[in-house]
Amino acid sequence: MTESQPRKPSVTKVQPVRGTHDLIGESARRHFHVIETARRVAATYGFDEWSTPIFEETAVFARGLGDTSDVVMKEMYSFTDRGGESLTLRPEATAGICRALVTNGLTQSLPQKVFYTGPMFRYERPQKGRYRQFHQIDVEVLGSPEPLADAEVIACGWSILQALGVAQDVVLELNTLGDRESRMAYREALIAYFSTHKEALSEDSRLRLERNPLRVVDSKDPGDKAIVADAPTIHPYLNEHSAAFYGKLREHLARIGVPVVENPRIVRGLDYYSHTAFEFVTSQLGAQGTVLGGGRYDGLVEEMGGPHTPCVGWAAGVERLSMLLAHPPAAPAGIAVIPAAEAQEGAALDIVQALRTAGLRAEMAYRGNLKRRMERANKTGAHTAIILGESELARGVAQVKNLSTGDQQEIALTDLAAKLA
RNA sequence: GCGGACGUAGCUCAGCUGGUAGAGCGCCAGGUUGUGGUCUUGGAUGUCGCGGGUUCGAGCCCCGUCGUUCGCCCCA
Repeated sequence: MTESQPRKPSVTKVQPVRGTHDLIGESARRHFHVIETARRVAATYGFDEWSTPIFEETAVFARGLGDTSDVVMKEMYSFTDRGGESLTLRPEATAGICRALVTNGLTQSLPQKVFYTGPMFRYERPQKGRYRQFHQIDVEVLGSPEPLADAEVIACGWSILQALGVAQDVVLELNTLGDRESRMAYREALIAYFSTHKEALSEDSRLRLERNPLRVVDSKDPGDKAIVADAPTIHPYLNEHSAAFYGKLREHLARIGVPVVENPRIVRGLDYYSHTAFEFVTSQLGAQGTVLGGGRYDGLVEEMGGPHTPCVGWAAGVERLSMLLAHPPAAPAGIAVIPAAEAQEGAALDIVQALRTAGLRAEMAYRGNLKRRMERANKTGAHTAIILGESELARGVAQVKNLSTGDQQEIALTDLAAKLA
């Protein structure tokens, strides 16, 4: 830059933006272990990975959210670009995926089974397990109205949690919202019920009753909970189709062997949701207990301007899953190649490159005598040290030391890669 | 957006009723001229988050601010 723009007053001390965090060392290993495990398991279910832009036109996310939620302008990172367009850093993955489905013409080739991962952005008050830039993994089946798709999506989530070793800390809570007709009937019933208890409801819930009656059902207020306990559940209001759908889903899940706890208090506020709603919940993360949640959103693609396309999927927070991992993934161990003196550095460089070509993790410290380099080998967690001295090189061999047992033996240079593989 | 708690070396934390900072781990160097991890000896580290105020004097008291955290709200 030749001309300096007007700058903000220089910060006395740089620090990360509120609600963001760096991933380094163990935290990075936890993070990527979660993502790689999810990616691998999702692939076994036949999901293909997609990647879409990190920002979209604001309308992509605002559509369908309506005016009832705070979300739209209060909690999105929206900005106007130099061309005057309103853009938004994605707060979730699903909307972008649906947009991509429509704009790539894929509504002609359904179903699509999508795995997704990446950073998301929400302007919220940070807490443990809740950040302004956070990461999600997502699994979606686009274009399938069958309960088999719901079962598969849930089973995939369950398999990932099992593969991560956190399944025992988590329960699957399941509910149905029915189709539109059923949901409307239930909504009326809830309004009728809560209206007769209006005086006893918390102030928050009285507001919810007007804006979003279903949300009263998952209020955390102790007084509300007592009233909610006797509130109607949706089941009597499900029409034949919705009841059959829910029955079929439970049947599939039982057959797959996913343990289910039915929880009629799981609700969703927006109109494009229908039928299945579920959450895998842990008690180990305080208030941020949902570790993976999702359901069926048969109306979203249509609101995005596409054809009616029934979909089901879930999203999970990578940060929360990382915190649940009982054991941090081990740092990778490699081979340390150590010249005994500067004169052997060239030969050591040849060997470290040969080992890498053979697919082995191998390093040579940039500086230091034998002792320093041994210390460094130990610190970086190397499992083996290859020590190259003048006399050994003259004979075409190296000292190979097992750093966990301390055993050391001579191996011919030409055999190194094969013996250490 | 609302309410509470916290913020001291790289990390985890101690610091009495206000008298200009400590421990453990880690780091660096020696005990070893071609061998790490254990042991041992020595060493360096801090604008006590930041800004202001009270006071002869503030890590400690007061106000503000930034950040973290617990809960609420929200949860697409």
